[in-house]
Amino acid sequence: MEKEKPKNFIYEIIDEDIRTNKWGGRVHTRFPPEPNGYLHIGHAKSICLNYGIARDYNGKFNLRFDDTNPEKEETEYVESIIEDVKWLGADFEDRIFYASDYFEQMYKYAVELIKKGKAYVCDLSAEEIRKTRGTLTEPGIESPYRNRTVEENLDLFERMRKGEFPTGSKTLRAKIDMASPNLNLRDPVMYRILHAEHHRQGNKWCIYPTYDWAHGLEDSIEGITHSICTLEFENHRPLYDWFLDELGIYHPQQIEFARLNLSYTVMSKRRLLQLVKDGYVDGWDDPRMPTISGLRRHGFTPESLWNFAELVGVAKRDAMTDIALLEFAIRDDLNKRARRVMAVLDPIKVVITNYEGEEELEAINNPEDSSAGTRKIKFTKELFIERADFMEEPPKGFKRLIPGGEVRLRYAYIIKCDEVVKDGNGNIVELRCSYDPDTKSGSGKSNKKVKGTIHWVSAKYAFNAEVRLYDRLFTVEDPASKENWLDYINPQSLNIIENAYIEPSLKDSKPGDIFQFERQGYFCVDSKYSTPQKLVFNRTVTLKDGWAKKKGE
RNA sequence: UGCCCCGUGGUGUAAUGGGAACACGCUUGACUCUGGAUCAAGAAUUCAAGGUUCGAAUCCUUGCGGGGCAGCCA
Repeated sequence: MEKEKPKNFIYEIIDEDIRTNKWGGRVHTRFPPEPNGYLHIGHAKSICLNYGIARDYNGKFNLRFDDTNPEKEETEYVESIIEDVKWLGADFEDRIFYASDYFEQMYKYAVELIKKGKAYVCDLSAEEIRKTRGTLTEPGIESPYRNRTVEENLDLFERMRKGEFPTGSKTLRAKIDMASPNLNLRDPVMYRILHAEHHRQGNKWCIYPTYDWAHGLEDSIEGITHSICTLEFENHRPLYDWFLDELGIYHPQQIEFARLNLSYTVMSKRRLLQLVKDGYVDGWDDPRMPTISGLRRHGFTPESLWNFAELVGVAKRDAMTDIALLEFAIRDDLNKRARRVMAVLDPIKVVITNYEGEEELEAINNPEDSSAGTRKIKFTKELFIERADFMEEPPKGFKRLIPGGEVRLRYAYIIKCDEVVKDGNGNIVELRCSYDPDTKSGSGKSNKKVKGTIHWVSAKYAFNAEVRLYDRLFTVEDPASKENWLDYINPQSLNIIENAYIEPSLKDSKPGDIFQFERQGYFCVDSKYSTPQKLVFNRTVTLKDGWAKKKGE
């Protein structure tokens, strides 16, 4: 029952809470996104944390939309978020909630606070509130409306709700302490007037609660035990506690952890939105995006993301996780499940001069999984091999085909390069080779050894497909730290190969199918552009390449 | 500069007053019909100074460094 994995500080807090019976043994977490953008891998970390806790402690997990700002929120985002959370496998059962459904209750709570003399209607403009808030080192100035009577506040607040005042003309503020060293406690705004249509409430409301006021109430109403959020809300916790304590209602515990930062990408919704809106990428689900939908289209699996979240861990210090860890997580997963196939991306024709006819050879589908079985591949006189697998003047250590040299064709024969055919410009157009009939794969007739094995496809049977090679979106580790971050977009982040040659067994592949193109990487059939007539493959991640590394020295 | 949080190999995390460990990455080797996978080995770590203690990554003090906060965003 006990997990062997090391526990992060949040698990330790929960263990302690269970030991002291703080919540009657209950554990109830939630994931509270604002529907103003698509979810990204940082959210995935949070989802895995929150759902993982509920799962590990036999607790519950809610999905709740924190939709308190009608100006930024859209139904499209709600739908994408639900899809992404489900895809990740975080099971919220029937508990999908909306903060906007609690507006009436929140209003009542606000009236209570007014009656207690703990909240007041303020006529200061946004500009005036800012000016009277003070600074980091100086206290603020109390609003001239701070001491209105309870009756007047009640009347004004009701009329705010009725729509008697224009947008921005009044606010409801908590009466706390204008001199607090924590600026969040300097009479924070609880309600603002916004004559805007809400994606779910329509025009029912023209006053909307702010995050600080609403969030604790949402957690309280749902009976959340551990309200887990990111570090930037640490300074808000005293306010979270203040509202709940003044109201004397059920009071969950807020716990903060460090958000995920990934190297060579950006994570803020603002920047992600800009990449989409300004057309730097092909939508929120562009495979180069760190969004969950982008990762899905890119070929990442939920399992790999869960494993990644586990590897990253949970702590309170700001950190930059190396994207190599994500790549490890997906390789590790796909290595076990991806069917191995052969595809030639940048072809060079090979003619086997002493071979006639054709035959079927047996190939293993996945050496890591014998249950994946084998398949037959057709060998013919004319083939394509990868252009990079032949070199006229090879550097030291090159293990592939060279003039006069031998190499094994995967699952087939050992061939020897007899002649290099070039066009008028000196470009290699064809390799004329001879094969050794005694070296057929698995025949055991020859124990000849060669240094290398290369992949190939039959020129007669291979079909054409588009292959999209992706690389990291940015050229620098931390683009968000640059003022002109858009200048660091990697111009090589997408390389489209229009006519790659793919082995025939992939002809009927469906969107989402995953494969390993031997010696090259993991690929999946694109869910957006692929058609039965013209398949499109996305490269999820390359295979580790020791040779490329050696060459790079 | 006020308040809050945080400093452990290159990166991310663990060690909760008692031999600084795990993972990724990196290096080297073995094996290999994928220069993959696998296996083996290796380099590399407690921000600093004082203090408490038989003993400090851990507790205390100070300093230094990083992050957050002055939206009617979340």
